[in-house]
Amino acid sequence: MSKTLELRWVTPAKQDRSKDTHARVLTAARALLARGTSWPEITIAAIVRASRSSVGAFYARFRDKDTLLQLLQIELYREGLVTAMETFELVKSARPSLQVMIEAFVRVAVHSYRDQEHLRRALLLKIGTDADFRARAVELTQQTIQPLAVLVGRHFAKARPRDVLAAVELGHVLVYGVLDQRLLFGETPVTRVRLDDDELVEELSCAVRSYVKARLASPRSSAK
Amino acid sequence: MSKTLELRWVTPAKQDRSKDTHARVLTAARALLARGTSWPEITIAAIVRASRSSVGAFYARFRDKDTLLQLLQIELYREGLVTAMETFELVKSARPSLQVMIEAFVRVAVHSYRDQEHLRRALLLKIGTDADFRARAVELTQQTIQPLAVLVGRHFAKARPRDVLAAVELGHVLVYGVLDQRLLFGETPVTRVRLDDDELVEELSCAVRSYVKARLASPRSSAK
DNA sequence: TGTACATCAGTGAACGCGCGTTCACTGATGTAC
DNA sequence: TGTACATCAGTGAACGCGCGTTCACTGATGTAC
Repeated sequence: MSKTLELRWVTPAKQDRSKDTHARVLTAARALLARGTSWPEITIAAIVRASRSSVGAFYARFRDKDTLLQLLQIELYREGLVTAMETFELVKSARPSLQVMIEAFVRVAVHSYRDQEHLRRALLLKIGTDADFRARAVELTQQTIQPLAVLVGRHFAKARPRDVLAAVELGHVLVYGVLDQRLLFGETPVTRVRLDDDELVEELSCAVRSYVKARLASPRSSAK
Repeated sequence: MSKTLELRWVTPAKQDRSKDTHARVLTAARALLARGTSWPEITIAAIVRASRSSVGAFYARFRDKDTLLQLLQIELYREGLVTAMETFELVKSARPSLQVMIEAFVRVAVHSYRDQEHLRRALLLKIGTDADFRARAVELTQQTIQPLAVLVGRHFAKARPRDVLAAVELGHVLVYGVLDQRLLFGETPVTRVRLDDDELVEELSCAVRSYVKARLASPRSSAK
């Protein structure tokens, strides 16, 4: 695992009870976010209140408020990476059709965005502001795309690796672009036609599949 | 033009010189944004310095800092709407192929994002935080999608209007999702394969076209 | 098992900083007669 | 054309507010002998 996905709390806990405090704070922060409160709205005071801790205890464990959110980001991405890897293993052995494969990955993404909606929104906004958060997001993306490109490549033996990579990358950003868009707009419906999660999976899969096929299946390779 | 796209400065100017101040402030704000400074980094002090004005003069014209950004948003969307309408007229008379039509709209979007990169980033982040900004963005989207659906519908006479609308909406969000994604990540390259604007237009058009065709061309209509 | 001492952990009142906003004042423009 | 008065516009020092962060202190745990 690379640098940016490593935990780095300020003061390593040396007693159990401080480890406890650390954990309680993380849990409380997640809970407050899950309740729909935005990150800037969540004050240190609120966090320590919810975690039955104190301001001083907080700062003994975390350098600052930002560090806490970074830890949540790392946690989320760790879990995401695990799920992704599981899906890779599954696909590697089962060798499903392109359609089924793409749908599997899109479904994982959609569900993760649903489960971690509020944390993801907080992170998305941070990413727009803070290079550290951004770097971590980029790294996760790249670690996911690599093996994805391999799997997709098996369905298009004649396509050049570079074209496969390019297609998978754009397919990836298509999916996450839409998901982030929905996150940003939250409850406000941008579109007239509402889609539930299953329908969204269906549409996104269709879009990605159509695009990837158009780019890689036809004999004329994209670049001249 | 609807409510949310109306200008509303606090105090209507009654003399020419105050209109001047108003304009100078708007220009200065745009200039500061264009220089790459983020909205929170741009202080009122910096704005009035750049516009050779003063703090008090600022507050005589604008209710607060937010109002100023709202005015910039309205300005941007007005221009965007004009461009979109021009493109509609063009397409309505020239009746190009679906491919050419989609490419035309995607190109307009990509260019606009390039030209107004920094303002758009500032707005994107505000949209994630502030419901007013969000509402305005949604309205622009819906006003653009309506006529787009009509044009696309002409290419798929047999498709149901509702399916056409759904397809156009998802096509739209595909494009803007990717563009917003790129905006958010800014200079940090998410993908290994770099795309310049023309290539991006090419890829996005391909994606949208493939998707729309897949959804509307085949006899089996999407919904059961 | 007891005592002394060192380190770790927790407490919350007080601080401070940055920036948006206000406000008392001066200057400019317009209008009435 | 001139004078008096009202309104508009501009000035910038001072204010204030919210929240993250610090810090002096108390309490808990571990260790040495």
